[in-house]
Amino acid sequence: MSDMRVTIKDVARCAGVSIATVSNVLNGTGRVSADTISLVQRAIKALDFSPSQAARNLKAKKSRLIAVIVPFAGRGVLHENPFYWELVTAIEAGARSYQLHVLLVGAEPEESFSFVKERHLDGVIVIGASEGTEALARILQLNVPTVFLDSYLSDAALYQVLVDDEWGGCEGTKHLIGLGHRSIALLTGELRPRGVHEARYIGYRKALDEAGIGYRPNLVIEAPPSMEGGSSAAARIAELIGVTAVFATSDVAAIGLMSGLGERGIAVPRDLSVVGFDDLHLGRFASPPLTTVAQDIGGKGREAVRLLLAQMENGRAPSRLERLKVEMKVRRSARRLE
Amino acid sequence: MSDMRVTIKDVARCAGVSIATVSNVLNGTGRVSADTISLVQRAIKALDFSPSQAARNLKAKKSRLIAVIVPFAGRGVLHENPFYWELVTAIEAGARSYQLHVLLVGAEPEESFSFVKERHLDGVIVIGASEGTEALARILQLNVPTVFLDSYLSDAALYQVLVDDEWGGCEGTKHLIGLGHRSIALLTGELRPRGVHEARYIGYRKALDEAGIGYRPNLVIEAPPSMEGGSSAAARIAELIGVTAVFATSDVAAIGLMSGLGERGIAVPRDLSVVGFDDLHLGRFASPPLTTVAQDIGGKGREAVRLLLAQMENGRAPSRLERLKVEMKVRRSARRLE
DNA sequence: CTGAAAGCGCTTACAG
DNA sequence: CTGAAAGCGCTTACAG
Repeated sequence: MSDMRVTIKDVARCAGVSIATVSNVLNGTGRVSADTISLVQRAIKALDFSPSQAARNLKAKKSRLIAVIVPFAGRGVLHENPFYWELVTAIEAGARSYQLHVLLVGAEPEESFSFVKERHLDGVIVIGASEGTEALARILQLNVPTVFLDSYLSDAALYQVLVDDEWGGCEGTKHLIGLGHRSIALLTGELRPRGVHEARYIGYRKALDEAGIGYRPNLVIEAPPSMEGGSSAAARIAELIGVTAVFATSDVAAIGLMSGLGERGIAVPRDLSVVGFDDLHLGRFASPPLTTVAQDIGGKGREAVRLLLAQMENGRAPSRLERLKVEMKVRRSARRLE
Repeated sequence: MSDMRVTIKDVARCAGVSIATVSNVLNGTGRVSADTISLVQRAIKALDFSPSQAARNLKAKKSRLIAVIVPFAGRGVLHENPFYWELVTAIEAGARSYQLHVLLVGAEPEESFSFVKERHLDGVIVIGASEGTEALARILQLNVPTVFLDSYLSDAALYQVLVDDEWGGCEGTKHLIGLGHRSIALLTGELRPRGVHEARYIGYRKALDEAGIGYRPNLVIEAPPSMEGGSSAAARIAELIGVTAVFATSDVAAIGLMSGLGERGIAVPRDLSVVGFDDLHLGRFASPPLTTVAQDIGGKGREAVRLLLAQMENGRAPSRLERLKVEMKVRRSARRLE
């Protein structure tokens, strides 16, 4: 148990120089002769020295650490939603390419976020914050570079990346209309004001409008955006008479729905067409493969990191609001109505 | 931009005491009069002070930080495998309940792991390390509390948690045999010596043996443990004449396989029975719902945290090797052969 | 080009 | 019960 850490002092002693000099070669600062440099570097190698981040942080008041805060919205919605994993791994990979480490934090409602200050985090990426919540207020008070994902915050000073949810909602619905469907149900997460699902819902209504199809509130089914949610909504959807298609505002719900439908002997797309939203990797392997409004989840994560870095380095970024494009991915869960 | 951090000095000044006293009330150490305590606490509140972890770490040489290191085994295998998300979120939740934060690290092959020392990590949880690799050697050198998940390392001094893969491989196969299948293919990840897939493969052979069914190497199909892997193996599986069932050593492969089979008009379980391994949440929503050998992924994550803590606190744990049970979860992807 | 010294924000003996 | 001081391992002016 070599519990003694090798410190800069040891390196200095070993190389026969001062710790200031070691520090200078470590950071490439100051002027150091080539001979001294190689001397010090040899000592570093020999002792297998690596500088203490804790000490550096204390001086620099930086940590090369960011947090990604994922909503702890009940177990079902988080742990079992592959969407977050695709997003989080993209953020991690992006951060790593900038020598940033990422803290994964599942935020419970009562989280104080004091760790952000305590650990001197360089920034935080927040997924799915809701306007007007306590938690959001606490985050804003932190006064640290922050990027919000899928959050729809009205404050224009905030950095946000989101996708064109309304447009996507419209496209997804239009796709079904284009296939001849006129009676289209919407399977959506809770329609919170200014939430992601609401935006997609608005797109849905818009498409209906443009096509001259009357909006029927009873075709809108709210269910948690999860496989369970979709699955247990199948019963309600099945009861909707005359409906030939369902637009789900998330792939997880769509996949759950197809499963629930399958249980009841309703075949997709034969009996009912289904379109999802998100383009989870998994959708390609559903039966049938899921037609969906695709967003670039990985790109979203990378964009968040880029925006965060812009703030960390310049204090600002050219644009504070990045709205990523979405596009239809036609697979086989929606069919043309004869 | 109140960029000035509030420090213990500010609190001391505000409360009219020394910083040592503030520190003492912060940590509940030493003897402090009740009056002083409330004085200090008021100052802390008033200034919204929270102590710098960086400074504490420097003194304590601890960080209340652990890393979970996920294998960067090519994009496909990591980012798109829901298994890791279920595991990682369980680890995060477990860690959080002990006031530990978790660093998520996607390990590239050339990772030096120097960050573990640099950040004074209290411990690391490593998923899927392989015996004899460079990376493993570097991790072992770190000399920091470590728990290996799904790693099958022969060194008995190492802390590991894994599931009874061999037994599970046997059970899954027996389940199919019990349903009347005699010609059972195995869809497996690369059969590395002492790897998870090999263990499950050994179980498969054992079940065959016990049932007096001859082992046929050509029924063993290797493919990456991913949905793609499973899907593209469908062609090879379809060519296997006389085969009535497939045992896949991972749910992702099983789901991919069912998808690929679907593309070719082969219905599960009518034409072919499929059994998976892992019990991903997602399997419940496959079409048909996946019969599988279930492991408690969340329990595995929590157990890893528990073992890590035992090391951190006592330097040892009662047992170094936790082998979790698995059990058959019968759903509808495997049918009885008439 | 190199080093002595101060300081980052804490904790911890040690006096008093 | 309370405080002065040393020290954790670095970086950063500042002398020389």
